[in-house]
Amino acid sequence: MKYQEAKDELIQAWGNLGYSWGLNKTMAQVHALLMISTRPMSTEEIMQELSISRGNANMNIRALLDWGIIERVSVPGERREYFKSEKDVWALARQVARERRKRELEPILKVLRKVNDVSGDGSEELKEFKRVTRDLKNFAEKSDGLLETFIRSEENWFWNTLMKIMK
Amino acid sequence: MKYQEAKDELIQAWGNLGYSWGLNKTMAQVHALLMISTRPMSTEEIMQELSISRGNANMNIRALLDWGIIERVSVPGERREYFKSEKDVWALARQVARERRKRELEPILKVLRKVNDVSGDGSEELKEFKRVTRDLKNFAEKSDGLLETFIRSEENWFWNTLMKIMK
DNA sequence: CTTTATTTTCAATATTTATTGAAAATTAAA
DNA sequence: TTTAATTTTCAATAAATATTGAAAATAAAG
Repeated sequence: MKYQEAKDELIQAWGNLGYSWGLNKTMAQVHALLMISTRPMSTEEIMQELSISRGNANMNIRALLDWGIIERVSVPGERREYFKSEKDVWALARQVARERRKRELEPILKVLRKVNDVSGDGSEELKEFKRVTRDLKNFAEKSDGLLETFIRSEENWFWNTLMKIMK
Repeated sequence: MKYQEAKDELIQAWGNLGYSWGLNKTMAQVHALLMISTRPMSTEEIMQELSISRGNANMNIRALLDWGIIERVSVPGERREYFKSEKDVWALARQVARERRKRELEPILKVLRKVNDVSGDGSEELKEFKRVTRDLKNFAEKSDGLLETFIRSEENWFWNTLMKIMK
C-alpha cells in the first residue's frame, strides 16, 4: 500500500470514528490530518489538503481548539496561524473523555437525579419508573466515576491495572 | 415533580443520550418508553405515546430488535405484536457495547492494521505516519480488549474490580 | 378461498446539519 | 493613520437524515 493511499484511507476512517466519538466528520478529518503531519499546518493548507472551503476549515479548527485537542502555533516572523495536534494518543483519549463527560454524561445524570425524585401515589407504574431511574442513575454514576479516574490517570498505571483485570 | 412531567423529561433526555451512543433519537425514545413501561407495548401504543407515525415506529422498533435491546412478545389469543425492553441496565450496556464494538471499533482497527503496513521510502513524513498509526492501533487494540472483557463479564465482578482501581 | 387485522415498505416531504463563499471584522506591518 | 494579509461571520445553499402516510405485502381467522 502506497503512502498517499494509506493517508487518504486513514483520514476517511478517522472521520467515521471521530463521528462516533461526538466530533463531526470534517472535524475528525482535520484532526487526522494534523495527527500525521510532521509540522504545524495553516488553514490554507488544511483547506487544500481536504478540499474544503475557508469557512468550513475555520469553523472546524475552532471546534477542535474548543475541544482542546489541537492548539495554535505561531511562527516567528509569520502572520498567519498554524495548528498542531496533540500527538499523544493517550492524552487525546483523556481529553475526548473529559469533553464527552461534560457534554453528555453530566446532563443525563442531572436529569436522572431530578426525575428519580418524582412524587405521587404508590401505583405500579410509578414504582417501576423509580426503580428504572434509580438503576440508570447508579449505572451512570459508576460510569462517571470510572471516567473521572481515567481522565486523571497516568497511562501506564491505568493500563497496567486494567491488564491485570483482564489477565 | 409530577409523574407525567418526569416521564416526558426522561424520554427526552434518553433520546439525547441514546443519540450519543449511536442510536438515533426516536429509537432511544422508544427504548426509554419500553424501559419504564410495566408491560409490553404494541406499535399502536408507542405511536400514540410518542406522537409518531406508523412507519417511523415500525422502523425504529425493528432497529432496536436488530441491536438486540428489545424483544417481541406475543400475547396468546392476540394477533398484534408487543415489545418489551431488556430492563437490566447492565445487560443493556453490554449489548450496546457489543454492537458499537462491531459497528465502530472493528472497522477502524481493520483500517489501522492495513495502513500501518504502508510501504515507501524512509522519509520523515512516512516515519511519522507509521508512528502515529502504530500508536493508534495499540490504543484501539487495548480498548477492544477492554470492551471484550466488559462484554463477557459479570456485573459484580467487573464493578468490584473497577472499584478497587478507583479506590 | 375471502376477508380483515396487522406489519412492512418506500417515494415524497420535512427537518436537521454541514458547507460554501463573499462580505465584514480583525490584526499587524508599512 | 492607511494598506494589506488573515481570520471570522453568517445568510444562502447543499447534503444528509428522519418522518410521514398511503399502498403493498403478509398472515391469521372465518
